[in-house]
Amino acid sequence: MAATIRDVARRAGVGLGTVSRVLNNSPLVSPVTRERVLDAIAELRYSPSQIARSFSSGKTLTVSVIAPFFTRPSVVERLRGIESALHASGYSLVVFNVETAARRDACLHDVSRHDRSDGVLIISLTPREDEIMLLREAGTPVGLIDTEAEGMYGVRIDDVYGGELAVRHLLDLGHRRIGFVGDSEAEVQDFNFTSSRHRQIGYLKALDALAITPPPEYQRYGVHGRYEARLLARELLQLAEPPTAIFAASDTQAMGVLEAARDQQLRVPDDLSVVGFDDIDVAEYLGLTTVYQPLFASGKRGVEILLCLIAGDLPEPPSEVLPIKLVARGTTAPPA
Amino acid sequence: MAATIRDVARRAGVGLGTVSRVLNNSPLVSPVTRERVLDAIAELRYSPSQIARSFSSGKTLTVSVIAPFFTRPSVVERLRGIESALHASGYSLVVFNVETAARRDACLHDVSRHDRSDGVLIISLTPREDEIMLLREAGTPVGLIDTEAEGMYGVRIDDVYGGELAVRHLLDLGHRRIGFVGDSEAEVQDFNFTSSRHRQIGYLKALDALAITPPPEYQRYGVHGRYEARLLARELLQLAEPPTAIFAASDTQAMGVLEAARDQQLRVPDDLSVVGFDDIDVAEYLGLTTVYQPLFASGKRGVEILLCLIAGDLPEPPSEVLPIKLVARGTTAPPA
DNA sequence: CTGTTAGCGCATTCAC
DNA sequence: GTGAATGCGCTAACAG
Repeated sequence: MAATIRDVARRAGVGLGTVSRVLNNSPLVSPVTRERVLDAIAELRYSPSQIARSFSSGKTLTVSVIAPFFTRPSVVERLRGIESALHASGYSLVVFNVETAARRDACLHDVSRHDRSDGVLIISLTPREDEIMLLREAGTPVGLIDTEAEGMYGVRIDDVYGGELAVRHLLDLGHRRIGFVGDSEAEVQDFNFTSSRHRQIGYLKALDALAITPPPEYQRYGVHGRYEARLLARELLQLAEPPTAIFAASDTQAMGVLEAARDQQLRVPDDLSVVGFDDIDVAEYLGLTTVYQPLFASGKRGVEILLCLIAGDLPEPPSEVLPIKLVARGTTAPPA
Repeated sequence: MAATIRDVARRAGVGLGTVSRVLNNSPLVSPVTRERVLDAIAELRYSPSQIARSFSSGKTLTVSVIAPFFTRPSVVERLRGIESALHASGYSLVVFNVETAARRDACLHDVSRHDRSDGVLIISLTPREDEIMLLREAGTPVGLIDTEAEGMYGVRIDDVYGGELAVRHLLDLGHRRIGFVGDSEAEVQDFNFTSSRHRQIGYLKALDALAITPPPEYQRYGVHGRYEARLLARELLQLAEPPTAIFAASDTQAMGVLEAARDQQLRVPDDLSVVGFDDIDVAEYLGLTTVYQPLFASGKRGVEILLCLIAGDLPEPPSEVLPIKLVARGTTAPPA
């Protein structure tokens, strides 16, 4: 059916090694011969079989990415950065979406086999000890995005510092009763997500600097999402002494907080200040004060690190930290 | 390094054909032998090479999907449906993001090669005549999602009808001066997007049924996005006789329209009614009246159709039409 | 510079 | 039922 390299060789009257060299842009071919081969390729409308090629060379020119909840705006933006950088390098991108703990484990297992892709990118999930072992044994290069692990390479941000940024902003405005809405314990455990917890640590740290210890009921946890966050914020706002400001561990959750405020007829920022995290697209639309992090760039940088690893080099430092910053918009103001 | 089928055969004291049979669940193996082979596999921690397997069998167990602007919420939701269905079938998903006309063409060309994936899914892009030829020649099965083409299979909605639904809703409320905000001509041409145009046809059709002919200046086009839509809506609202309602070709664009209303101190829905299209996640949050379409299901169905094609069956009907419906929320009301 | 050869790991014939 | 032989299309190492 389709022409093979042998057909081309015959047609061009050369050996098939020569055709292979032309295909791989080897300089060891005379211009005349190259021309002849190129002609034959064109005439036969030949296109080399990618499968045979990767079988023979052992490289798949493919990178797998494990993306938990890839509908989340922050994840999508990272993926966009990944796809863009990867495509520019001639690699294909295989996507695994993870929405359950079971699939998290299965994917990490699947992907650690070095025969399906030349490398793996993991977003936001922190591999466990045994999984790191598995990955290492398989020899599959791994780039971590938005997380870190002992002896592994990747790119991330300082979530603790981000939490501090958010809460310091509220403190500077004069708030003292500040609530927190973050991911549920179960979720953190199931997926080994760490950002919500780290941001909370930053929250506590900023408060502690002013010798403030928030009561436990000021810190609420629920499954990541707008709806859950709305319920949590409602609880917060119905306390005898409700917070005057709420720091949400993500913009999505901040949206839920805004809904809760609306439910309670509270004006934002007059009656309640709200800070989110991520600076996703819709944050600007909502005028949400939030902590910006370079999502697209994190994907891009993750790819660069992975390609570096695939090439056999070791990036320095192993875990790169990207800069973040507070973006003050309309949902924060001094307390009434 | 890693164990091969030969190692397993030796270890189990059988021929390597037998091992292959065990791997492929052939019934032509005695239980005793199978057990022995299975043991050897376990002891050697053998796992068959996917590359070698696809090289030998000619199947890649991979499906490519071309997704234009895959950060758009509607596209992400379709992708989620695709990934979910595909994973359940043991296929890997390779994603191509298209954001320029050049890449649109390049991707369609790349993907038409039958040696990288067993099939192709195309979202929202309508292949041109020559591209259809290319795809057909290569013999690569193709599933179309959110679009249709002569002689090709896929799943879509009736966008014209959707436009009618939206505008009829406004007419029923008593509106007569209804504006339209949709994709730019350039964009439609570059990517061969059709939905915006079809929805506009529905808009015109609904108006025509009441013998209303909207003036050309009531219909505005710009690059798809919130910001552009906001500018377009501003122009609309600054007309001498501005519309009392605006139908946007997508929820994202409807968000821009809402911003424009806010800019002009117009209250929604009191001073201006707004209808979107797609019912993306954030529409509910905003209380946006819109036309719902089954995004997740479209991805899922697209996969089913493609797998059907890969298996050699021809789905009936070739172009399946999914149901849609109007979702009335808070951005529409009778005119003042 | 160029032609030839030896596998890559597996599925798939065949004989037995 | 089972083992041995062939070939998928290409790259890489070698000999010329």
